[in-house]
Amino acid sequence: MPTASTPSKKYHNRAFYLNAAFELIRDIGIDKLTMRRLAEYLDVSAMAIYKHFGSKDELLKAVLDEFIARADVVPPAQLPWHEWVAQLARGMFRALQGETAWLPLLGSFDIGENALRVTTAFIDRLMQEGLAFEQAVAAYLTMIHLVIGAVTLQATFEKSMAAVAQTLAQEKQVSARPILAMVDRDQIDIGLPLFIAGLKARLAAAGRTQG
Amino acid sequence: MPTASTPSKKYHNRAFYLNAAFELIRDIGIDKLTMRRLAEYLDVSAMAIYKHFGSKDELLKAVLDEFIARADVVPPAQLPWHEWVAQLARGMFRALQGETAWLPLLGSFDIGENALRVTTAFIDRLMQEGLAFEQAVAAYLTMIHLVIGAVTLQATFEKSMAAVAQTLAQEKQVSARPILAMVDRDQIDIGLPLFIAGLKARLAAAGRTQG
DNA sequence: ACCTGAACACCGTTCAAGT
DNA sequence: ACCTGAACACCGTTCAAGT
Repeated sequence: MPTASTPSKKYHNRAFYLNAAFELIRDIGIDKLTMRRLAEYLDVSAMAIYKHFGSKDELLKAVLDEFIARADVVPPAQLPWHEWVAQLARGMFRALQGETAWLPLLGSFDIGENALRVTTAFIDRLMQEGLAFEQAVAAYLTMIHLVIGAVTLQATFEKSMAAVAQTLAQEKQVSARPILAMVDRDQIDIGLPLFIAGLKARLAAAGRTQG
Repeated sequence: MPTASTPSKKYHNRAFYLNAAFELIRDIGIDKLTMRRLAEYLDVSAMAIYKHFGSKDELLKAVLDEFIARADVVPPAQLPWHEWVAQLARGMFRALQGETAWLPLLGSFDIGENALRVTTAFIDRLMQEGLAFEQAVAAYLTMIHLVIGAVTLQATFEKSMAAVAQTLAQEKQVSARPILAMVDRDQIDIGLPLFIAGLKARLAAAGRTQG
């Protein structure tokens, strides 16, 4: 099988283009991926891609689902639920981190096959712990909110960490150091304890109702 | 003072361009705003804008801060803290809702003057309730994560609500109706109770330590 | 000081034509 | 069936020139 780095001159299939797009995005970032650039990378005309993907959006959607699959964020089942949840959230965070350009796609694309797999794994686990189906769905959605928000803010802070801390410290008449420490952490680790605490309360309530 | 709808043929200042950009974005959406279109809207050359804003990004950054100011999301002080927090979060959610195109900006721009005002209001309120400064900052950041994530997912679901519910219901062998109900709610209302529960636990712990 | 017009180096996508 | 080349209708931004 030819790789994208040594493309054969024969015709390529959908999977080949998908893989090449994945590689190229890893190398140059998603916001720099253009149809013309991908074509050049494969030594092919830009229009060749359109035989396999109806539009750039369709291509990106496919890459995103592939990305989720390769991130492989579902933790081992033997972990206690709160660690399992924390690890899953951190895994998603890390996968998306630095790839802010994915975020508008998350907000505009349908749920893919591989994204669905993660969803059901999460819901299964929390139902196993005693949550009702609706509550498990709510918990899953909340975790996704936290991850997306954390990735978004992380990008802000990486570009202007010092500025934000400085401004806030001046305003509140406190030292900038604790703020810098806060902003220096992975953003996901800030909301996660609060989220787990909320989940614990809900699980306790569910246990009371059931038991 | 001339409005953007009846532009004078005299020179315009920075505030005028800013206001016009704000109006135009409200009308056509942020992703359709181009320098050429704004120029056409003002019956001016595209390059005129560059006298007042160094780049399109600088213009958008200014519009975003203006947007935050006009959203006016800080609730009345007499509300109990949990309602105050919930109202603030819902206000931000509603301001951003449907304007997904703002989200990549939130992730790439420095904090503006008006954004800072909301930040300090939130931190003040939670410190008043007994949280330490660092914890109040953490709570604020977590709320922002939730809002950004909720807005992002809301956009997804509005485009493919039925599809998501259907897929998930089939997978879990349950009726699609409760999932539809979940996805039909404002996404912010899903994570907010969990967040408030977590905050309550933290406030109780803080009270115990202090008292 | 502020604005214009033309130009540069890009985009995504269409369409007719090639093999 | 799959790919190419040229073209269309756009972008943000530069630069020299105008008033």
